[in-house]
Amino acid sequence: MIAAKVSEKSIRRLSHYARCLRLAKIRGEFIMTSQQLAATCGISSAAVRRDLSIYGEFGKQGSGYKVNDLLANIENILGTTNPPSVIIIGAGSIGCALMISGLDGTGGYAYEAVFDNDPAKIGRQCGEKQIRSIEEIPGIIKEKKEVIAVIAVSRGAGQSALNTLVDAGCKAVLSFTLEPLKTPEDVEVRYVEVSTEFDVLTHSMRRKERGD
Amino acid sequence: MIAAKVSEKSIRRLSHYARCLRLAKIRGEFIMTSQQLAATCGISSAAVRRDLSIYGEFGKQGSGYKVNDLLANIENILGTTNPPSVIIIGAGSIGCALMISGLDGTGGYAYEAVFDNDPAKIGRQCGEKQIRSIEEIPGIIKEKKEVIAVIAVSRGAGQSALNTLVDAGCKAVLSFTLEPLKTPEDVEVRYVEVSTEFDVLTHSMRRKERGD
DNA sequence: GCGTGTGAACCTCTTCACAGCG
DNA sequence: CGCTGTGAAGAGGTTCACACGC
Repeated sequence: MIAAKVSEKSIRRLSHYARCLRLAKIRGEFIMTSQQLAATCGISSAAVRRDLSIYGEFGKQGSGYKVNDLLANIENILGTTNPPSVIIIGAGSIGCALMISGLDGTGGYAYEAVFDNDPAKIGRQCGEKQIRSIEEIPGIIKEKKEVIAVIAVSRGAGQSALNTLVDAGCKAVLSFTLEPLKTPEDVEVRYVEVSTEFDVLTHSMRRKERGD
Repeated sequence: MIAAKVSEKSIRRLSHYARCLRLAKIRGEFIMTSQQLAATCGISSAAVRRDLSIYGEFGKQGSGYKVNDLLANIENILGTTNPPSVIIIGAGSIGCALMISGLDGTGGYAYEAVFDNDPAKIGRQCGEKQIRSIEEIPGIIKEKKEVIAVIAVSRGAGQSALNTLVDAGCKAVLSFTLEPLKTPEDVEVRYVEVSTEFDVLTHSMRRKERGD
């Protein structure tokens, strides 16, 4: 495999392909074409082939892609063959909801632990795990080595949660906070911003109303 | 205001600007420069000016942008001066977590109602509202006219939830499901895909490890 | 014939750099 | 002088269309 130019959009699409392929595997399909993959993901077949050809030649002309092989290759590209552990910071409504809904069938991820700074919450059950003190965060990060942390703390506490994680050596964070977080170069932070999604939806809805 | 070419990325940034401006307003600031706005949002000042200049000339050379005016203009562009109502379909862990955490300070949105198809749940409290039957969805959409629906149902139930919404005239949907939903042209659907975010994070973490 | 992989054209977004106004 | 607004250049991503292999 040759490392090549990456685009986040392409990576995101690979994630979608992987999801489709897992479903196809469950359905017992052995072969998929770029056409089928494209239809399921709602894009063009050329885009699918382009995305895949960046990393190698995984298909066979005239037939398509072997489901198992392609899935293995994509997981290798993404690095999700051995997915990192996921921990949640903040046992509020969002944090607990994530713990409860779990991550089955989404590529091998699992929520390893959930932390909170409220002493009253520590020890309480949250999904299948007990809530632990934030003081235990450095320990678990050192133990698991590679960890994705989800920040689901209440407003204003995001930056301090991030600092704790960064100091403990965490390199990947998904934040549900709305504050933009100050982050070192070598730590990747992504955001889930529901209210921005609402803004985008509102904009496009209003736009369509008055005829594009 | 002149309607112009839109790019989703630009709209998303406008949403961030609006968020920064609301905070600045609360802090009592009257003027902001593209420089300051850019620093807060983590992008370049040229990008900020470009985004704004697509829709008009909101600033004053030599000084910057009036916080109040710019915010009003951006909200006008986004259409969030009078934000649509938001309803939630699915009173599971995610749906309830959203209801409980609310949407204060995010631009005037509010969760209007939450629906579930489980008779045992109907009438139960969920945040500040009682869970209602999905049969009431068409009624509320007709009543509110413009509605953003959040789909937070359990796996496999996404498409049927979407169909109900579309039939009732809903034009904007934010889905937490992983299934790609079949949607008519005139209905905008966006997705929150936590597991795809994990894939993107894993990829970039692994990439950085072996030195870009 | 069918479907992949890819050069080339196309298009869109970003960045630069500066004219022009307050 | 400082900061906006924008033409022009550059970079990046997408689509087209076809050669090639099965």
